Amino acid sequence: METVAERAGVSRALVSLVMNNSPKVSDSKRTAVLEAAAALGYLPNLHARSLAQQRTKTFGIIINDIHNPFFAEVVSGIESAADGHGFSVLILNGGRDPDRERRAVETHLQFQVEALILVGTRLDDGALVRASQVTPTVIVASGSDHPGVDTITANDRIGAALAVDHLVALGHTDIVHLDGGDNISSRHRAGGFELAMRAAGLEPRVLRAGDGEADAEAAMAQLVEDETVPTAIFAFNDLLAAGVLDILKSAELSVPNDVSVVGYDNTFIAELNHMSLTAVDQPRRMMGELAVRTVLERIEDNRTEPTNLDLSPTLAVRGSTGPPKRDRITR
Amino acid sequence: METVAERAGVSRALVSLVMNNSPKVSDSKRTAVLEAAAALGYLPNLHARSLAQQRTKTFGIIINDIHNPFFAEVVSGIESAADGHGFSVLILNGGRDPDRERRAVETHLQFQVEALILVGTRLDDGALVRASQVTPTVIVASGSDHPGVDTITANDRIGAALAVDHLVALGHTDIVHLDGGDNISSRHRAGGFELAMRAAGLEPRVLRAGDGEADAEAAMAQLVEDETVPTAIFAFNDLLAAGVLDILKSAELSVPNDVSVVGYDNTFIAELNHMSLTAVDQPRRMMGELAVRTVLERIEDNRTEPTNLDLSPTLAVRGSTGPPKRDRITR
DNA sequence: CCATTGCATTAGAGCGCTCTAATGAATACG
DNA sequence: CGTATTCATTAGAGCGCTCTAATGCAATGG
Repeated sequence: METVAERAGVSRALVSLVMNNSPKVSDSKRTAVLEAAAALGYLPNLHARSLAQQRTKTFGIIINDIHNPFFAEVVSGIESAADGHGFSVLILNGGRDPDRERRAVETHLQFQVEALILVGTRLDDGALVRASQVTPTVIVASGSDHPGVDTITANDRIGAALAVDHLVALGHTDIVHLDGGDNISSRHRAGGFELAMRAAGLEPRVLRAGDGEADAEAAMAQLVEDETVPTAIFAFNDLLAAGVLDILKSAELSVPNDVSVVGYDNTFIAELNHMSLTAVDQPRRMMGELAVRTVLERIEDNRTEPTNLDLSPTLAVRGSTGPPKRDRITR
Repeated sequence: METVAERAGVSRALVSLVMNNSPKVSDSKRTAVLEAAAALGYLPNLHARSLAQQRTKTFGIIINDIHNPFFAEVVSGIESAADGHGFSVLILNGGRDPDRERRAVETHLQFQVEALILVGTRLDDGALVRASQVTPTVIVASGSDHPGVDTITANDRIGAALAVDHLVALGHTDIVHLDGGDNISSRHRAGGFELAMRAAGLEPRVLRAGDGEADAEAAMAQLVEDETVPTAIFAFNDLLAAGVLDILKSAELSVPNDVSVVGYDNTFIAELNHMSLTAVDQPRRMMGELAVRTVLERIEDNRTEPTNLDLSPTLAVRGSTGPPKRDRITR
């Protein structure tokens, strides 16, 4: 900076003003400084700036699993919203590991980020509350059972109801839900499934499965063996649904003729023509954008009461669902 | 820090030593400082540290597309290797946009990262060379035609040959390659395909396609209409292969009985049972790890000559390939 | 018992920037 | 013509930390 100032024949302070494009710099000096900077390849040191300015204009994102395309889209939403408000975004990968996430929180805090956006976090409530006391913190897309911390979610119960209602409207009465094992979302979706089924006057059947393709196997094997394959299956997520599709194929049951299948998340997998999976869709980008808005309210409008935004999912109807076969309708 | 020092009854300098766990601190003072720090919730300010220390122990990653699972795994490799050497990793998303990538480079430089790792970059050579003059820079997984810049690649020609050899060994003689449109990898894979075919005494057929599922349609439509569907298809990547599978299905051609299909990248999609796609696999994690090693050589062993590591891909054989039908073997 | 060594500890400068308050020049006004 | 007003410019302190060199103190040895 010193060097740039000398070369442009001005003071350090003036260089600073130019770099922050302050309006109160004469055009002549401005171009002189800009030229000198370009000639010297000068780039301001962000650490020094942050230190002097006592702010970073930066959000810290922790993404639970960088491999998960669902999270990727949330991050896109965050990035564009942050960008629109002049904030940068630092991404740290949680790697599905609460411990690593804890370290990531610490790193972000050391970086003096102005807010923490936790996407699909697995952090325990204690850690979450602690973080939220240090800096504005918002949790995106991982349950809503964190008291006092801002959250952005898409309602799993409504999502499940969407799936059920779609199937019921098609004429299905025998619907099985394969759940996602032991996590908040899974409990909510299963709960929503049961509620919606009962509301339609139907008996819910829920089978324990998991969140991976392979988890479909055990649950499905049972159905096939017992010859209690329903006319429709609602899976915890797209991956599980992919497993279901596969097993139905090997059992020589056609989709959607013999069995309809609904997934959840509407990822990329659901979209593959080969799958053409009807799936519940969460407004991922929107969730990211709202996360930014939520923390901005804390930073700029200094809101203090916690906010819990719960959005409504939608249903993407594709080829994996259709009316049940006549001869399989029991009542 | 001041406050911590006071509370622990020591000097600021001593607190600094403790925070960097220097060995020359007495146990008594160390615990005193640690306790004070914990009680006050003190976290060192990374900006101040970086400024004073004149180093950041941080690598800047730019990932071309955060949605691409291929890149995600490379990043995992980078992260774990960096971690093993005491380096942190800052991720910026290029968003498939060269302009945004350019800004990301600048941001990283302003953050004084000690090296730049560009994963699947779309930056032009000029920008790359400029970056590499400012800080150690390595390009991972995007062609190898960048002169003077360190690169880590997996050889596309070998990959293509792997696919061809596998199909030839199964007895195929009529093999079509659907290329990936206009990019470096595509050219290399197509080139490798032609070479390997000729080496096997076969006539290569290459059709222009693209890198998305939808791109398969046009190319495949032509084959189906002309009734020149080969006994095997080698697609530029898994996504394109997914499109091929889909179209074969609607043309009522069975895989692998009527047609064998080979993909590239061995992503997640290939692994889906429903797809069960034979695919060329690039050593993604390894590529990430080698990227770290490459920049470390520049930082710590101050290497100056450029390095170009070209790894060998492997083939993951699955259900989408098999021997050709007897009656379709022409010679 | 004093000089010497070794080690834990500290004072204070400096990292690159921004910001406040002061300076100086130029314009406007009575 | 002198004073007030405005505006571009600058000096210099300070952001929170680390690092060098200096200090003080205890232990060692002749």
